[in-house]
Amino acid sequence: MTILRTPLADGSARGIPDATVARLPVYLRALNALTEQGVSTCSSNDLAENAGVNPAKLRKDLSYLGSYGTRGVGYDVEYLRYQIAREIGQTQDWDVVIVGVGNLGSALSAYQGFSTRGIRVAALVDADPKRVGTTISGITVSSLDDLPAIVEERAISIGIIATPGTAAQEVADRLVAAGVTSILNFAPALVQVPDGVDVRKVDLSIELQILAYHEQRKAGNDKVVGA
Amino acid sequence: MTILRTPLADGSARGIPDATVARLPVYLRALNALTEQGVSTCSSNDLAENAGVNPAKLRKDLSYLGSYGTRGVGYDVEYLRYQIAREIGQTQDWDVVIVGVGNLGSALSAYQGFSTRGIRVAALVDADPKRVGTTISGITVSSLDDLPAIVEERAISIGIIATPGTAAQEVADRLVAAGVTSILNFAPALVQVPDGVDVRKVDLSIELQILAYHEQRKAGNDKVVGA
DNA sequence: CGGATTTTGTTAACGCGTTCACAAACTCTT
DNA sequence: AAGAGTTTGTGAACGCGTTAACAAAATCCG
Ligand SMILES: NC(=O)c1ccc[n+]([C@@H]2O[C@H](COP(=O)([O-])OP(=O)(O)OC[C@H]3O[C@@H](n4cnc5c(N)ncnc54)[C@H](O)[C@@H]3O)[C@@H](O)[C@H]2O)c1
Ligand SMILES: NC(=O)c1ccc[n+]([C@@H]2O[C@H](COP(=O)([O-])OP(=O)(O)OC[C@H]3O[C@@H](n4cnc5c(N)ncnc54)[C@H](O)[C@@H]3O)[C@@H](O)[C@H]2O)c1
Repeated sequence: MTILRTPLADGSARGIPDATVARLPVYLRALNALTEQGVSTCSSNDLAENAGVNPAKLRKDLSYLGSYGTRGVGYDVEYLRYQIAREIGQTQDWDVVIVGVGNLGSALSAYQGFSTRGIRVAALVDADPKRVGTTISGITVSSLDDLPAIVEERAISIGIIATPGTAAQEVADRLVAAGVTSILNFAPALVQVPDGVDVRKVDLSIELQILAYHEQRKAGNDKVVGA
Repeated sequence: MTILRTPLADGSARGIPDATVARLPVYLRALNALTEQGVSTCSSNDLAENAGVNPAKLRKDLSYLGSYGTRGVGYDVEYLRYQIAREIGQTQDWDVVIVGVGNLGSALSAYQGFSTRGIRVAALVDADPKRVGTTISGITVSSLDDLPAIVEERAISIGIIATPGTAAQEVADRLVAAGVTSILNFAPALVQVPDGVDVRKVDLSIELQILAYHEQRKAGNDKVVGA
């Protein structure tokens, strides 16, 4: 009974696959683009093309959320947009703290694109006394010691590490101690965190190294497969 | 005959799985760390721990490259480091061009960490006349019109898009026309490229949105599905 | 030398994600 | 109202990546 819209009968955790979660923001952006074009209804083909994915994959992904389309018709753009936004928590804004406001941290602080995705840079923290107290993109840089107070006061659950790799583990420890339970790590270092804390790592060097690998393979195409 | 070290008997393309390619740079860094610690030999367990992966996965990955370990002993750190570096093309430096030197492009230009990974930022390009001619991190910013000459002269095969999303497709077209065959795209936009050109996309907003999704799930554990 | 020990390289099972293909459900037309 | 046309939602097949398990190969030691 009371099976409102939970795929799982027991009503508890209905896990959406990681791969799907990673694509939902892409669909959201595609839906926004359609709205701007004045489109109010779309088929899975339309949306899939805008999002750059296979239509079957799109429908499969959406099926994890529920059944928000109409057979023979398609999806109501605005309705679907809202449902996805609700599912991934974009009906509210998420405050994040950036630790380390060097080159990368400053660029992230200045980025306007986060706000339309439900992300708000709420605080900046740095260990360098010369940076503490300065203002970057309208936010005053705080000391690392103030981290617990900041996290508590603004109810921050997401932290970004943009310090050198050598400081990454210490910063992660302090973030966790302060109450942060999700971390985006830009430093080229492995960080250990307790259970219940999520860590995602972005390594821009590796992205380029992967491209370089493929370039090397392309360059080696002078190989003739003949006998 | 002459089966020197190619797993495939016919000696032609031996494809290393994408997932493995993406981890090879991680192993490389772990090996460098071990070298700095004065370690000259290590087991798959040691290395796997340093790299943050399952030992079985590590051995499986390395097996795609060849058989560079010694049973009962382990791997020679320096030898394995060289073999991986050669495999992913890190015995040479790869010149890259960054298009769009705003906040993010400037941060990337200033990053010292690329050089130790075989990546060299060789040129900066921007469409804004006010930026062209200025010097960022020791490199003079060129005009978009000079892209073909730059790519040709420096034999650049990798380009980075750090422009607004609206310009991404046009920049990609120009990069490809200039001869670039690998693109790292930071703009939140889909870019279409011809066959033979690789594109990787880094979307920092999505990384944060994924974390926000999991945060919401953690927070939403008080959900009662009752009637 | 031979057996115990260590550790690799590889095979096989498993799980997750992608894709196909189609019945179910809706609209439109006559 | 019935049949033709659309499009969704999903079951099933497939492929890729991960993990466990083990035989093969090396060292160590008595
Ligand atoms: N800049 C890039 O484009 C780029 C690219 C790839 C990776 N990264 C990585 O991102 C991280 C930041 O890069 P960056 O170029 O901005 O470096 P940066 O040196 O410009 O800035 C680092 C900042 O961290 C601060 N810091 C140092 N230790 C700290 C600590 N314990 N607590 C708080 N703050 C501390 C420093 O004061 C400084 O402001 C590095 O790990 C780098 O490897 C950067
Ligand atoms: N800054 C960040 O932290 C951040 C985070 C996530 C994503 N991004 C994305 O990265 C890209 C760059 O971000 P940013 O903050 O550096 O933007 P920015 O506005 O600071 O810089 C953009 C630069 O691109 C140049 N440009 C514009 N059109 C161009 C064209 N056709 N050819 C060449 N250059 C052109 C501009 O002159 C400017 O210098 C954007 O797509 C943004 O969405 C940035």
